Amino acid sequence: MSLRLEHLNPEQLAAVTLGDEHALILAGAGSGKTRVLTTRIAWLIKNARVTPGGVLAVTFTNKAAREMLTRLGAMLPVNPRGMWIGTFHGLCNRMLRAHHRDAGLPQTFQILDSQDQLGAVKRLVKALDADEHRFPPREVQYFINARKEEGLRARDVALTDETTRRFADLYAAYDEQCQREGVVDFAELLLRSYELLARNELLREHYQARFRHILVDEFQDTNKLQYRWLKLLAGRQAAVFAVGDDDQSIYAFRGANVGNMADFERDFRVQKVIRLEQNYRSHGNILDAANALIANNRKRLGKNLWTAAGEGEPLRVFEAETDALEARWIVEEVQALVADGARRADLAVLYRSNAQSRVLEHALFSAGIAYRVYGGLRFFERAEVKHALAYLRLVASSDDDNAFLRVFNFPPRGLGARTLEQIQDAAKKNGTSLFAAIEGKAGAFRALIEDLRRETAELPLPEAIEHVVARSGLIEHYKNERDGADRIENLEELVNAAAAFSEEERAVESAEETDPLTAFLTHAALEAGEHQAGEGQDALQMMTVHSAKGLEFEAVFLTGLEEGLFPHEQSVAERDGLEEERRLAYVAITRARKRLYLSFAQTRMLHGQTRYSLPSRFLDEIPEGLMKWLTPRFAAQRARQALASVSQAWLTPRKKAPGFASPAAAGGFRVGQNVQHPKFGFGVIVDAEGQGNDARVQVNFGGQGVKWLAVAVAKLQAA
DNA sequence: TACTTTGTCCTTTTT
DNA sequence: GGACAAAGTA
Repeated sequence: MSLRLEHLNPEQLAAVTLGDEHALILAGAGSGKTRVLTTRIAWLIKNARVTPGGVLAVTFTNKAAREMLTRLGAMLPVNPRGMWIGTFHGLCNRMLRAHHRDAGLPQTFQILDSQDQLGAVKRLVKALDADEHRFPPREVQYFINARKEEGLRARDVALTDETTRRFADLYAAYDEQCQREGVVDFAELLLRSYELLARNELLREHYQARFRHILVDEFQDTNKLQYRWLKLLAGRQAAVFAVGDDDQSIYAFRGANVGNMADFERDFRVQKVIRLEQNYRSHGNILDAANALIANNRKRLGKNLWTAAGEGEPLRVFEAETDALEARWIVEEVQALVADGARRADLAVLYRSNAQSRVLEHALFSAGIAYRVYGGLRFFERAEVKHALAYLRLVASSDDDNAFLRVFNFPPRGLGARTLEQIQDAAKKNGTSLFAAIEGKAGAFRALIEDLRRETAELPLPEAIEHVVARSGLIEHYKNERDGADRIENLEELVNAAAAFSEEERAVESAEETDPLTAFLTHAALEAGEHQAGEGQDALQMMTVHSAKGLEFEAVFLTGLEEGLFPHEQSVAERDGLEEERRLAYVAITRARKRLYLSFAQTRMLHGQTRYSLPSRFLDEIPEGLMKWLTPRFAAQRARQALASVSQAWLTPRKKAPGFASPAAAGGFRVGQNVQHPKFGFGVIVDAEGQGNDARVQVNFGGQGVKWLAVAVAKLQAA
């Protein structure tokens, strides 16, 4: 067992061998962050500065947590299971299970994923007769989660106006509902755990005394509540080792607060700030491009990556006329790379939003290239799996109304809206769960669940699940359905998943005393599972830029580099939105080891409409000398401009038919046309409405934004 | 009651 | 283009 400290660079070594003090490690992309983190833990334990039980390490993804455990297992002779290593949610869950009574929760509390949570909110909004248009469930859900992530309960919300008051009321009612049903959403896991520590001095002191070293991965992605949770847990005794990269903060939209890095330095009086700037992943040109791009951001702690690997190839830039042609080009390029001996799994196609994947998939599928799309529906989120889980949840905890409603009449058993209404009335009147309020016709359903509970009580988990799946009638139901075969296969897979969910895995996520079924349900909620089989297949990797964070590939295609898409139009309006988009682009670029392709299309089908866009401003922010244009620089765009000025002669104003989305003309201009404005410069018309003096056109001016202009007033010229 | 059709809405990113 | 809900039909 060697820690191989001699392979670390001086900064890495300094970080790994730091004493028992707080430290902030600014770890650039590809700088060996995970290695430093795990080696640090191993070093602490080896040098007897701490016992395995005295370490708490927290990550954002299950994958990162698993990787850390695996690496530690290879470095240390001790079983790393005793260590508290996991995601924020996983660790909070563990704590809440262990102290469920103090936390005011039933031992078998169930965890709501976002889908379940939305369902719960919808139910609530309906039950309270709130206006669904004024209080869209999605917004209510967002409101609740945002407040929880700020550490605020409904009673703590500042009632600035009537609408906020109503939202706060809904929040309060939602929490009551959850409490009644014995369920907990993601944000609640954290808030509950935080409140438990804050309120219960004994418990707090216990954990503060226990954890001597707290290590945090992806610190830039922590939200305010997570930061407070860490602070509380650290107390005065623990040394906090925070690793992060402000340039890779891409989750501000869901509450991540980069400011935590500065707060940490101040609050903890951090003496040691270590920068890891040597990059072991990418060639020089790729890094230079990333550095140049990110230099356009103002709010940075400052860092410049360098590599000893040599400059490598230039970045290859491709301009396509349409999204379909962009996809076709990617197919050809991938085929060429594979012909040259590249593994498909070493190639990645990245995009800003999931909607972009369809065209790409279509082209890849037609060409017979094996590919794998990350994101999308995951295993535990599939309808049939959720149904099976709902039965299991009712078996584990019958107060779970969400689960009840999901399978009450599924598969159909003749229980309709009227029966349900009766039960809901009875439940409301007696203040019980729906299950407890079952009456009349639905008695058979209650009997079914109770039978299942009895019959599975003594069975090992996989067999219990197999039994429930069979007896619930799900299999039978899907047999009669047209494409039910896949669903049945997934139900069988669920049994396998339960078998694979072994003793040791269980110990990571839950307190040891939790029963196997609840532990498995928790696992299903906290780790939605990869959605496709074929993990080991040599397939082209496709994913959003967000999901690519932390990964690396030999060659990367960064696609859809268009204004409005990347940077996304909705982000431009957000505070610091553009800087976040740029960080996103930075993350994308730094995924590539040897080769990076950048591509964009002039027109793209999005949401069933053709969109016309300008090349992304991010292309302008990369030094020309690092790039090699595969198409003449902005050639197609120029050709189109020429065409536009020629066609100008015969263009006549045309009334925009309602719902007619293709090029419509207004005041002599038409959608797709290139124009020039004295103040905003060059742009593309993306939409038009009205006629004559009322004609207005929406113009995408790239860096200057997207604007609606009255043709009669604005000094627009065809460009 | 169960299934199909129609209509309306949205549409960034995800632990 | 898709998800979901309301309305319509067997």
